[in-house]
Amino acid sequence: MTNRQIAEKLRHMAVFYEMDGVPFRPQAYEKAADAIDALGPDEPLDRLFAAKGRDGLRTVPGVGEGIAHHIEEMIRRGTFREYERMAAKYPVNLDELSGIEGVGPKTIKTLYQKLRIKDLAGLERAAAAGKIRGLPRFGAKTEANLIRSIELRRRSAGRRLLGDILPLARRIETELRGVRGVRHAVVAGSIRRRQETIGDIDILATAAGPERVMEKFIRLPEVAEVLEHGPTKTAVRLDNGVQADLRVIPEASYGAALQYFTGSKEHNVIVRKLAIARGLKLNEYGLWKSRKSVAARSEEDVYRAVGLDYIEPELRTASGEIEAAAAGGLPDLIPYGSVRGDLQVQTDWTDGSHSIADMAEAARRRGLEYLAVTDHTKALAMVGGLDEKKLARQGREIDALNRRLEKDGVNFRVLKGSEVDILRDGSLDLADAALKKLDMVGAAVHSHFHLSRSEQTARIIRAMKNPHVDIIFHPTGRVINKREPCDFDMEAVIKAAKATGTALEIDAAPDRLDLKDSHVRLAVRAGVKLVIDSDAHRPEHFDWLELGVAVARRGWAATKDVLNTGSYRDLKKWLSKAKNKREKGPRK
DNA sequence: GCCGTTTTCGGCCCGACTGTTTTCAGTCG
Repeated sequence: MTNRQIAEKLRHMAVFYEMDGVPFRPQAYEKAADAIDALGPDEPLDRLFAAKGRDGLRTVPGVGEGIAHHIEEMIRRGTFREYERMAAKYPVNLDELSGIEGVGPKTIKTLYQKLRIKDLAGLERAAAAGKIRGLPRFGAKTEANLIRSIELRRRSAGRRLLGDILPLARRIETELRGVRGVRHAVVAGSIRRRQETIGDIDILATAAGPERVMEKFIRLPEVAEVLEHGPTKTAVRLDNGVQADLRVIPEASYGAALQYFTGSKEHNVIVRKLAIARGLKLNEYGLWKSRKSVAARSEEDVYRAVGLDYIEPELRTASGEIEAAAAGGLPDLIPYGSVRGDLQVQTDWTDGSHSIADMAEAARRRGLEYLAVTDHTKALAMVGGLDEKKLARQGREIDALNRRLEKDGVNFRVLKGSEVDILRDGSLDLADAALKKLDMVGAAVHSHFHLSRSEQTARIIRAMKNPHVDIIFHPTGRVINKREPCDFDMEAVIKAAKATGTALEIDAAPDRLDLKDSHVRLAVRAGVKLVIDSDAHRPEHFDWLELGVAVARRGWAATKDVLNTGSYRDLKKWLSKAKNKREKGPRK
């Protein structure tokens, strides 16, 4: 049993206890699950148990006598008695139901006990039949909200987050590359374009012996079911429900096939029309002049042969990239790996899992040169948001850490920051005097997501006019597949960002990606500076920065558009200049 | 159920908001 599976069962257990109103245990199980997830797949608990027994398990923070017993039982037989008892009492699909916004443990319990609702389909039927509104503490409005949440869920059904699928796709890629005779094995489709959500996994391979790579593919441990199995195309369903297709094509067609299978469909339609205009025909095997292939080896060859500069996969959305490529006007996209510091990082001062020093060390190991500690502020009492006094204390800790880093000659700096809450009226939940002492202030909306468009717009703009606010974090507040973005006038906000010298964030958390690509493009066009942040709550989240760079690239951003591609010194310079501008600028 | 520079028991879950109510349960993060 993997750590992930163990953590999942513990999380379910937390929900079960919450359903029954058991105090404190849910958080204890939650905490243990977090700690186990944090171990990652490289330190499997079953190995720890084999080596050191139950006492070994208890070295994991949050795992005590009771949970260690449960883990032991899970390692032996895949489940544990208490879990089985609760699962029998509540035979419901917890993940499906709690995936709906507004549905928590208590609602799941009521739904099951009163209406025998076990899963999403059942919930949908009951809501459509108007049965929900009759339940205690449920009304017509709640029922309507539920239906809306389910619809949102369904619209995104089958589409998974890029951040969840990308590591899996890469793993498969690597496996297939290891097969004898394979020259290329590469993920194409929406993953290669780094679209924010993914329908399936398309893999392209060239190989001397196609049978071997097909065989390897259907024998991957993740494969749950083989849907199609032929000499050039094989399709499987993976254990996570995602479909994966493998196509094997001749080496000579590699470039044309990669271009064809990368898409988007709309982009390819235009490229094919260009080919036709030149008396050529483009398909996955090549670019043809009657029966002669004129370009097929590489994508560059194909694009050049139809009169275009090479177009990066992220740009292939049929939204002006072809015209730009024809005119030699494509942007010089920000390269992967060019973010030098992370400006939104949570620590164990609030809802992060690690200390400031741990996060700094983890960031440094990933090649970053600085980070900003931006714990939540007091309005988010849920996560123990910092008040002015605690923030000052945290500042002293950061000062001490920086002194230590400097003394040790470590090229890494920690900025004193904050993720300060934008209140309903656009004021902030920390006093200016406290903000003034920080190196950097990010402001964010965490409440009142449903204000009217004009109120929401005015609220955000007012926050930007505060001279201490340097960045608006995750500006739209959306959570992909779960929460709609706030309704506000993005163009007006971008205009205000330009006027106030406020940067806008690309929050790279896989389910946020906020700003999204089209907004980034607007901001870039308006000359507004961006920052790319991981929103890390634990060290491995720094890996998300790559997803933020992908969004920036999809939004046509260059290195110069993104502040944290600069050095620590450059960033500090920009911050003080922008603040100066806000302090001197016209106040309203 | 876990934990300990507030230590072996008594804290931990802090508060705003929504939608339902007529005083508050449930969700959010």
